[in-house]
Amino acid sequence: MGRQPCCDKVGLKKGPWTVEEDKKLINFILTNGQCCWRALPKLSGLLRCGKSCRLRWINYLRPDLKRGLLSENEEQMVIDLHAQLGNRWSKIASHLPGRTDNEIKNHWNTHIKKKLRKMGIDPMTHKPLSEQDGAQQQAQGIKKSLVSRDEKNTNQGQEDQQQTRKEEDQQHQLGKDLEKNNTPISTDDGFCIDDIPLLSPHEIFVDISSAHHHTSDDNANINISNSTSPSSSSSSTSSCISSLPGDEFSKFLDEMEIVDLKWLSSDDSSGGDINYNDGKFNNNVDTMSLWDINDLSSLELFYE
DNA sequence: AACCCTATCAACCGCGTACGT
DNA sequence: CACGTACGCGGTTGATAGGGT
Repeated sequence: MGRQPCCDKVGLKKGPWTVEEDKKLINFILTNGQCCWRALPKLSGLLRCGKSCRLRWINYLRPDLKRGLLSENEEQMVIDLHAQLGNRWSKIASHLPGRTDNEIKNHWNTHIKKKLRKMGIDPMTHKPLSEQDGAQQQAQGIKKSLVSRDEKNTNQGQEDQQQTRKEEDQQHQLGKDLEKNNTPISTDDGFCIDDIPLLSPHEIFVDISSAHHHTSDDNANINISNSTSPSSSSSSTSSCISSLPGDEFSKFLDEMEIVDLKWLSSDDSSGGDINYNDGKFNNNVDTMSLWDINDLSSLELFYE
């Protein structure tokens, strides 16, 4: 008895998403939040399976996604994390705000792999290629001489795949072992992600004394500067949200009908975007990294 | 202009796992 | 504990764009 399909595929649409479908999905999730992907298509009127909706939202429509190529820093982080975690893309993506596992996986396969090979580094083991080349080339040379010209390419491809798979299994096991030992993730400069304390949204300290209204695209927003930021000129505390307890901060957001928060660090090196709906922070973002908060130059609250 | 090849990335598929009953 | 269901993850595929001939 095989596994049942995730959804009734008869009459369901496949392939690229249309603008209308995107709109339906965005509207539904912004109104109802992310819940029960299986039921979502019926409730939202989409002729897609829940899995497809989930993927489209996570990989493409989520408001907190970054666009464009990975920066040098991000790429280096991916390489460092891959060396420790292997092909566990979602784990790697969780360390890169605004990036998806799919995006990182694609970037790895299309850019980073080649780059590392050019540098003489095996992308799977992260060790110098020369150490492994000798033995492998010898074995492949014998096999190659036995196959016809036509078969060569396909066989080589399969061998490569098998080799890659073997290496990936090793990486996967390595990652598991590291996780078992609770080995913290660290980068070359000694920076350790596990050391970063996390804040809940209600712990955000922002000064609303300099808040001003202006419009942007379809949404309106309030721009707020951070009282803790060196770049902030204001030191007024009379109307500081930081004096509000967590519940009142949530209440403030609800009263203002805030749907989205954006923050930006003073040196523009980091920033983020979290969707806020019905008293909840969506997209699993219920905490913010301390580095973002301490170094905040601006916080924008979007409301409809 | 037409064709081919390669690179890119969105989307799909199937498996593993968590969770509820 | 066994089973069924839903979700998340990683591997793979396929459509498309862009460059070369």
